[in-house]
Amino acid sequence: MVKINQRIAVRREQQLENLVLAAENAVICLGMDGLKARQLADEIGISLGMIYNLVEDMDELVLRVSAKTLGKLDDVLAPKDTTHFTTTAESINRLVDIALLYRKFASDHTNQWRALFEYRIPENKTMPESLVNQQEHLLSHIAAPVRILCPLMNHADLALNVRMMFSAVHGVISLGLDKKMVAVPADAMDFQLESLVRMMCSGLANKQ
Amino acid sequence: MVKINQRIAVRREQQLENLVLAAENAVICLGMDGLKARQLADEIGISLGMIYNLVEDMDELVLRVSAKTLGKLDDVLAPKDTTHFTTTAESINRLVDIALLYRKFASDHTNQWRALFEYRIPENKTMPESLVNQQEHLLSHIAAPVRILCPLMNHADLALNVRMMFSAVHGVISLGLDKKMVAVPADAMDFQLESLVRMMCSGLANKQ
DNA sequence: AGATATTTTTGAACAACGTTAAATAAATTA
DNA sequence: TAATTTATTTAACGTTGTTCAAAAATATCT
Repeated sequence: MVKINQRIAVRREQQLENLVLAAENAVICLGMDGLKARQLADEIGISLGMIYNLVEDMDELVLRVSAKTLGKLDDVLAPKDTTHFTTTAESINRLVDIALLYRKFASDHTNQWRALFEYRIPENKTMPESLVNQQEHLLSHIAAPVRILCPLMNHADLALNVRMMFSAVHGVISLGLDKKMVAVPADAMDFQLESLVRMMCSGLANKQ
Repeated sequence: MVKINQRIAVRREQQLENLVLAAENAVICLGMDGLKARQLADEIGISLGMIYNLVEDMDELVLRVSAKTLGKLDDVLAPKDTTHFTTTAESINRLVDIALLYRKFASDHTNQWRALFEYRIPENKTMPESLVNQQEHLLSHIAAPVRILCPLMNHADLALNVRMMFSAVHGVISLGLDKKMVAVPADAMDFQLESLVRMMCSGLANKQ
């Protein structure tokens, strides 16, 4: 008969929380490659091996940090007030806002944001459903104004266009924040992003 | 007095070529993380240490592979015939073609393509100028038709919009080829890409 | 040609990494 | 308290990129 120890379970939960916090901090300061098992263990005062009683492996830790990052991003992109956009002009402005807020988030939390997108999950394991749901929820903030723009569009096409818009904006920001690649420079980015979003909105509106 | 040995210089050049070929093959088959110094040395029949007489470090090897990838991509995106696009319709179709060719290249050479964009150069060292030039040349294939669309646009704005268009298309493809992330699914990608490019072209044309 | 100097290549060694598992410490049970 | 189970640690393993003293190969000089 396996005995479940409540006190120890609580301690482990606390240790896990500390571990994820330390991991988050490491990603913030040093980027995803700055995550080192030994460094984290030292930092929160547990042994190296103990990490593997708290998480499966380092990949799980990256995913846990990614979940927190997605949460923060959701806070930034979620509608601020309950007043809804009813006109197309309001919707377009809202979509521009989202793009610029997203750009700002990426600039302000570059390492976390990069970890979110650049981390490649190993072949053998699968993406946690909760993360997929978080992403879905994020896209819903974009979907709401797009629905105003395209009231006749069916659900599937709307989802496709929302993903397209997000991906396009993401691409401009992603390449733009890289110094290495030839891309939209930082000081012109917000202008170009607004331009891009308005182009896509016009295109969507003209579609039907 | 330092003696330069011609015969040995030639052999080293051959070894370097073999090394880069082996590295390219490793990236193609296993991805960027599949590049292992010992594996490469074994494969081309040199010692482990010899690698560091041929290249500075493994980063240089990644960059050399990236240069080859950029070359292949340029072959694909370069104009096929000398017939020039003079009408806006031709230019728009050409830009759609480029986007779809780019998508196909990314699908067909995923590992190499990913290595090209996901490799992050270390802080201490700088991007080789030749690579920057290659990228610039690639963008010129996009710039040509865009110039037809926006004959009055100044050089700086044109460069900006070309980068924006490339980045947007790249974003859709990049997220789309990730299974993990919520993005445009593969079977809808070409349709969405064409849609996106036409939207951006309309937007550009309406600008002036 | 043979001895010496120089250059080129090697392979053992190092440090850092994630991960595992045997050994130790702690806690529970009888 | 003694035995047993659970929890944690410490030492080790297998990889990694990189370095450097030694070995091998080559060139130079007498």
